Amino acid sequence: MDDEQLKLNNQICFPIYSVSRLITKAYKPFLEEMGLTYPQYLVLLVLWENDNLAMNKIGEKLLLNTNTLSPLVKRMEKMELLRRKRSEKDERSVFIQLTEKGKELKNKAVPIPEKLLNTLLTEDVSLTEIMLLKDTLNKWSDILSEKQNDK
Amino acid sequence: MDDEQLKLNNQICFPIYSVSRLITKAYKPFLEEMGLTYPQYLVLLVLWENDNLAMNKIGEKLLLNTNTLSPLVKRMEKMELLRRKRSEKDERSVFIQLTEKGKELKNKAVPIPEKLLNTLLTEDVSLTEIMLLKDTLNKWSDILSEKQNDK
DNA sequence: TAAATTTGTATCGTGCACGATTTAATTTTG
DNA sequence: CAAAATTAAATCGTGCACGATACAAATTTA
Repeated sequence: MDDEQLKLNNQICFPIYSVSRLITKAYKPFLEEMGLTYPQYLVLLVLWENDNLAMNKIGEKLLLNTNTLSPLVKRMEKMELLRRKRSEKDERSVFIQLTEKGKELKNKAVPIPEKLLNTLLTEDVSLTEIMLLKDTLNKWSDILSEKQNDK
Repeated sequence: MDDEQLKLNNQICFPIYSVSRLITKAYKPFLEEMGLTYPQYLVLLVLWENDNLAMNKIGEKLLLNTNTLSPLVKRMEKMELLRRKRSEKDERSVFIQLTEKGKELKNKAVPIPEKLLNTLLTEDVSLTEIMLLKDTLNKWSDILSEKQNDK
C-alpha cells in the first residue's frame, strides 16, 4: 500500500489541527466568564504586555492580517475593552489603547494559565512534556512563518 | 511579576494555535491544485480510507459536529466529490459515498504528505522530531477529547 | 402501546481566518 | 518636485467552527 501516508492517523497535520481546537475549547469556560473569545483573549495578552501598539504590530505578534484583526478589534472597541486612535505622526497608523475596563480584566485573567495547565496535566502528561512541546512548537512557528514570509 | 505566565511566549496555547494555522497555510498550494480547502481534504482522507460512512462517523473521526460537517459536506456534494444517501434501515442516518471524481482525486493527493514533510524538514527540524511531535499530539488529542466528552 | 427519551441530522447566528481588492498616506525615485 | 512605489488599514466574499435550537426517526420505559 503506497497510500499508508494518506491515513488520517499518519498525518502530522491532523493532530495539530485537532489539538488546537481542543485547547481553544478548554479555554472556553474560563474565557466565557470574562465575555471573551479566544482570539480576543490573545489580543488582550498582547496589549497587557505592551499597551498602545499599532494594528500591524499586534498582527505581527499574533500572525494575523488586518482583514482578520480589523473587525476583531472593532468588536472589542464596541465592548469598551480598548480604543482605536489614528496616529498624528503618520495618519496611516492606528494605535490601540486599553481602556480601564480592558486593563482591569487582566486581574481576572491571571489565574487562567495555571487552570489550563491543570486541565492538561494528567498521569500521562507531565509538565516537562508540556514545556518541551511548547518549545518545539515555538521553534516550528518561527521557521514556518519565516518561510512563508520569504514566499 | 506574578503575570509572567500571561506573556504570549509563555503560553502553551498560542504556539499550537499559530502552528496549526501555519501548517494549514503550508498545505494551501497543494490543495489549491485540487480545488480543495483543508477541512475538505480531511473529509476526503477519511473517505479514502473508509468509504460509505455515516455523517456521525466522519464527525467522530475529525472531531467535528454536524453544524460544521453538514454544510461542509453539502459543498462537497455540489463539487460532485461525493453523494449523500439517507439510510433505508435508519432514516435518521445519512451515508456519504465518494463519486468517481472523489475517488480519482486520491491519486493527486498521494504525493502531498511527502511534499509537506519536505516543507517542514530543515536543518533545525529532524524527521525524528516530527514523528515525536505527532505522537505527543495524538496522545493529547485522545486525552483532551475524552475529557471533554465526559464533560 | 403510548409517552418520554435518545439519536442523527440540519439550521441559525456569531465570530474568526484569509485571499483579493481598495483607499489613503507616506516614502522613494527619476 | 512630480510620478511611482510602498505602507497601513479597511472592506468584501467564502468557508469554516461552534453554541443553541429544531425536528423527525428510532429506542426505551412506564
